[in-house]
Amino acid sequence: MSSYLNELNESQQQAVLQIDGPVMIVAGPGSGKTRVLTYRIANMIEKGIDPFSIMSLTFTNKAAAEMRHRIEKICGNEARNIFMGTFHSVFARLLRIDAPKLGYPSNFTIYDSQDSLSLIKTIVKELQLNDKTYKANQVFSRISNAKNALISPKAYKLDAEIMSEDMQMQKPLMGQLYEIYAKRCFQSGAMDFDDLLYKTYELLVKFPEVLYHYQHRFKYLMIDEFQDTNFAQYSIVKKIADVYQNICAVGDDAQSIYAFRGATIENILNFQKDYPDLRVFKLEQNYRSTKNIVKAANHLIVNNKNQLQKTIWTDNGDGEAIKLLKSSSDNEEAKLTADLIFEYKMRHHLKNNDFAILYRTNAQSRSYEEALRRLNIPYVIYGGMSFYQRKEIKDIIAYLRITVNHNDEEAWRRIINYPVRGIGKTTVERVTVIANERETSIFEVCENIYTTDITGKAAQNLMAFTMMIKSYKTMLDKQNAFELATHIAKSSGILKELYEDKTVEGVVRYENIQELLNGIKEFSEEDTVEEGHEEEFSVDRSLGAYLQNITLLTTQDQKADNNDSVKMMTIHSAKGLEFPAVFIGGLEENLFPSSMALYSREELEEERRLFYVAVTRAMTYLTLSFATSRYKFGNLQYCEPSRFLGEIPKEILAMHGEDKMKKEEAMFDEDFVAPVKRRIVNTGNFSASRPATVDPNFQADDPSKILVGSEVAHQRFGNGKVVAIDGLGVNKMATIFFQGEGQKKLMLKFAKLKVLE
DNA sequence: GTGGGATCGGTTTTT
DNA sequence: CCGATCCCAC
Repeated sequence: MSSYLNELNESQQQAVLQIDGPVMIVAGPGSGKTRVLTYRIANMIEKGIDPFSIMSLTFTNKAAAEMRHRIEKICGNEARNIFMGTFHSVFARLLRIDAPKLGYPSNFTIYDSQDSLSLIKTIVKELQLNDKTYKANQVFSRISNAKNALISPKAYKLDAEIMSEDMQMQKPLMGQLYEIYAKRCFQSGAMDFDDLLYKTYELLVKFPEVLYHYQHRFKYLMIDEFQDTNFAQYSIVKKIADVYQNICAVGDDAQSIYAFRGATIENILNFQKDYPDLRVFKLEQNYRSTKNIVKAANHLIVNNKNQLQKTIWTDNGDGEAIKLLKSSSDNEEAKLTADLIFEYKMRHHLKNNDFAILYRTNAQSRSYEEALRRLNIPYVIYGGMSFYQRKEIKDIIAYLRITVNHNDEEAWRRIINYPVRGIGKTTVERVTVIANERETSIFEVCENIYTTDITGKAAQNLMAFTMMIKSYKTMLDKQNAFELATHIAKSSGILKELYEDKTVEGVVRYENIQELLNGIKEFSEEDTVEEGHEEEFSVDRSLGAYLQNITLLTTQDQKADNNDSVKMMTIHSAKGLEFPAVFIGGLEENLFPSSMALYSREELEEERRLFYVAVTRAMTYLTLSFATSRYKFGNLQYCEPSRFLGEIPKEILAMHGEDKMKKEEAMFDEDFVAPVKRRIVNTGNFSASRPATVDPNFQADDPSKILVGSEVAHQRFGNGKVVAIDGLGVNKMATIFFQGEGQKKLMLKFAKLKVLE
């Protein structure tokens, strides 16, 4: 018996030792799940199971790498042969081998959501449909849902229920759009995120020999975060596990937070039905958090009707009370949070690394950034706009993509006239029409431009572009990806353009491109030799592999910096992580729980699970905060505290900064009265077409003296006095602060302003 | 076809 | 507030 078993409690041990047959491990937050998974695999290998036959699906690629590393320490480098990664990256690897069977090139492009949305917009436009009835986002999510439910375009159009739904929504052509979208992706040699699942399933169904191969190769399957798998994902693993039935699902229904992308708790119920002799292990002891934190979490989650029976408990001490931070605005919230971090660092000897700030929406990071910067506290933001989504990066990537896969339509569109090469909208439209008629890719049409009625300058330019891409391809075969990328950056003129741009943003963009090039270099130079008998999936250092890799990075895979810094991220991104001190911000009704999630009990319960996840990230110190008003889309709005706060028992809550709150009134003014530099001169109805005119030379000593001159404005806003005008500039949107009478202070964005010359 | 200004619209979470 | 898109003058 291996020594590491001593480190485990009884139920953990049982879960580790149960190797064969269907297993479900219900693992509460902080219950040592990763440890169990790691030891379980290590134990399997020690018992003589070939690592080569184990497939382990994790939630992030980083988690996979870490787990592999830990197993390696126990079992040696055999562990390299375990097939590990996220659903998407694992299936992308399978598809790279067998995509040709489905008519895709093996170096298929992976469309990210931006690509998908842009393609949908193009299609809607081509069909001359109203883009308000067929909003790209909605169409996309409808298609995405269909794919996640493994419904083909054909089946979609034949499904009476779906069709009647679409009719009811006044969107009868949804099926058409799905069909065309799928076709266009196919012609482009591209798969979107959902295709990676959908097409894998298709592959296994259509090619029994492929299914047979994987069924016998992967005799052992493990799925982490099972509560967040969707129907397609579950269907695939079920198929692969069908022969040996050695399938182990690990998850926690209380932490299911991805229903919006098709994850369903049904999977857990189905799992029990599909495998009647299932062994279930419950890990209920929490090793992570203080009693108070566990108590708070339990009090929250009991409000959900929809859940499996289990009780999370801990042997840890009570710990401190949970702090409740009330502020008057999001900026103040951030400021108090930063102050508190500073204080904690002093008093409890914590490092920046020990802190996490969690929030519901990415937009909330802004105020925290400012506040932390002011106190010189280093921070890292995970998620949000990622490096690879920046314009300059996407541009270069588009060149690389089209070099690898000429048919990539979205890449083509992106760069066909960037930098400007005299190919305008009309030409693009004409080529697209021809490609659609011929049911082929745009690139192919351009290659044979002489067979079309496009002539003259336009044809020449298209041809030149096509030849250029082809020359890149030849180059790629002779040189490596880094050299090609560098060549592209230079020869396309993008690098030069940015180099000459000496504005701050220009310099940043230039640096970003350098960083991208370095990244490519690193990737292509990593050792390509891997030990073991894994020829089939030998490590691929090609440009195609690189491109697929970067689109499948999860937010947690984001390059970790070695610096000691506070981590900021959405709660979704915080899954699986833990921190000594956690701050959860923006606990306001309509923000958290989100106003978008109040239509059904199910949605509200998912929000509550999200809060549950957030709370259980904390080990020792937990601070919850809300603001009584918040900037939303430029407006300052009054906010009610989140209903979730009321679900936490009062006796473990401590108000923070009582005395500070007494000054709230004063702080509010201080915070919001911006220096008034300009005076509104004209009167009348200020609107976009009739901007208010301001005197640029005006210097006010008493801001409250400035009145809105117009009667219309008075009617609209009451007899309020303007206390501040912020953000003035020629033709710039301005924000005007009113001080109402007997009302809450209110800020309104209301007019354009023009500076008097 | 290009570039800039004006206008509009979207704002949850992610692979 | 920010980005996409529309519209217009060159």
